[in-house]
Amino acid sequence: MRPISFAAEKRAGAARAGILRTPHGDIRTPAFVPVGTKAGVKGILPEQLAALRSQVVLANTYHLYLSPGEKLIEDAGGLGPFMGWTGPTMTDSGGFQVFSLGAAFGRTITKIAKGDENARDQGVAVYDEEVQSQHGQLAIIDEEGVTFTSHLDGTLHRFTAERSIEIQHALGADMFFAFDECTSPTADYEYQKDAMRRTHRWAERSLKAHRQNIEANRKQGIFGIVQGGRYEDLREESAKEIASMDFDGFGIGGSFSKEDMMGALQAAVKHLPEGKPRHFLGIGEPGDLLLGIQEGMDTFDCVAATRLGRHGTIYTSNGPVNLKREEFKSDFGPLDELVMVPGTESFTRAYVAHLLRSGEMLGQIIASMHNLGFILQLVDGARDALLEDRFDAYREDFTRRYYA
RNA sequence: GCGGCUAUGGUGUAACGGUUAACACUACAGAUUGUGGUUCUGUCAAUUCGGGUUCGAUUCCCGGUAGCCGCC
Repeated sequence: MRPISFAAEKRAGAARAGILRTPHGDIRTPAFVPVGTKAGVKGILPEQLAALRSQVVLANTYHLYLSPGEKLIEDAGGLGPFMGWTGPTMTDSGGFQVFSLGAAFGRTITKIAKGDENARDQGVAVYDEEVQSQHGQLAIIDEEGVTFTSHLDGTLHRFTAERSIEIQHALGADMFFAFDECTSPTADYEYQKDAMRRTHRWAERSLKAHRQNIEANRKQGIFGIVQGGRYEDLREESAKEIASMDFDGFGIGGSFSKEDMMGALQAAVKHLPEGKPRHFLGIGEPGDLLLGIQEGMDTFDCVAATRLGRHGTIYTSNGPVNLKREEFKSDFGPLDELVMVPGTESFTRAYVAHLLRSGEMLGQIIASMHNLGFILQLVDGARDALLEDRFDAYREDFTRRYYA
């Protein structure tokens, strides 16, 4: 009996609502997964996460390996006990940092490329040592893994698939990811293909390393990651290849420009098995979440809600709003007119704007909580809508108002 | 009252007899999608006033005004 299982309760086209069972509880999907990179969601207590109706939390292998070290978290009884979260947990493999510390380091590249930017097809061969020294990148990739310098103290470290899995076993999350490479959206077709096939080889090795550990197999499920950038043929090849391996679930990773996201997603999802959970890595923004759900994704993690909140932008039913703008100094209205988030519903925009302008951490906390609650309610609402056969209308209503 | 010192964006500082007066903060905007903790990008914004020297003065000189310090 595997520790992770998934059962769909309702389908609508590619979309589905279901139950993802884990050793620390069931997750009603679709579900949004708040990100607590270093074993803590920035500014939010575990009890508040629960009050916001978070069902599961994701932390990061790279960060926890560097500090405080996976051994210490293992000694604490694992990620959940360490951080005081009793529900299900996930860890990312550290593969994303290959991108964020490598190709994207010191540049303006983000996971999602803007459609109108000329960033496409520049074909930068980003991972050789010459470029590394040129741009001060912190990561270099080879067939076996990634060598990187710590952003904390400059010391040299190395991740391989086996090492990533070993660390994730020590962290002990219910679900974790195979080691992968998240390519830059500016990388060309040939590089994307090479990187994708390397990720497939890492997937196989990650899976093998996991299945060899009987103890871990009783408690943890491993997810394989589909790559392939924005190219649909690569996404199909990747999905077929990863789906052929004995993973407990699947992740869609990587980067693409905004307008290519749907095509890449559809190409991948059609080759994934119906009976296993699908996680959309690093997505997303409200509209992207609904599109992901529409295309059959079950879970999502994203830092946007908390990062935007810390920087002063809140989600509202009418779109994102930068509370630091002058017009909100004396706006005594609620943070949002339609969405009430438990714990923040009594605060006015003027008050939170004041806190943010004053540099009070409470402003960042309230904005982060609001955004997290907003996203969680959005995804919960999508689940209810799926169960009640009205998802399309739900998505259209939200999107029309949000992007008006 | 006398003497000395000082005067540069909203604030604190920099600079030089010679392009467009620099920097930080603030203010005003923008960005942010598997987090490199209050980040990143952009914009607005100043030589106290009046004379003089000089090809050219924010800079040198004289005076006004204001502030600070000291003395009586």
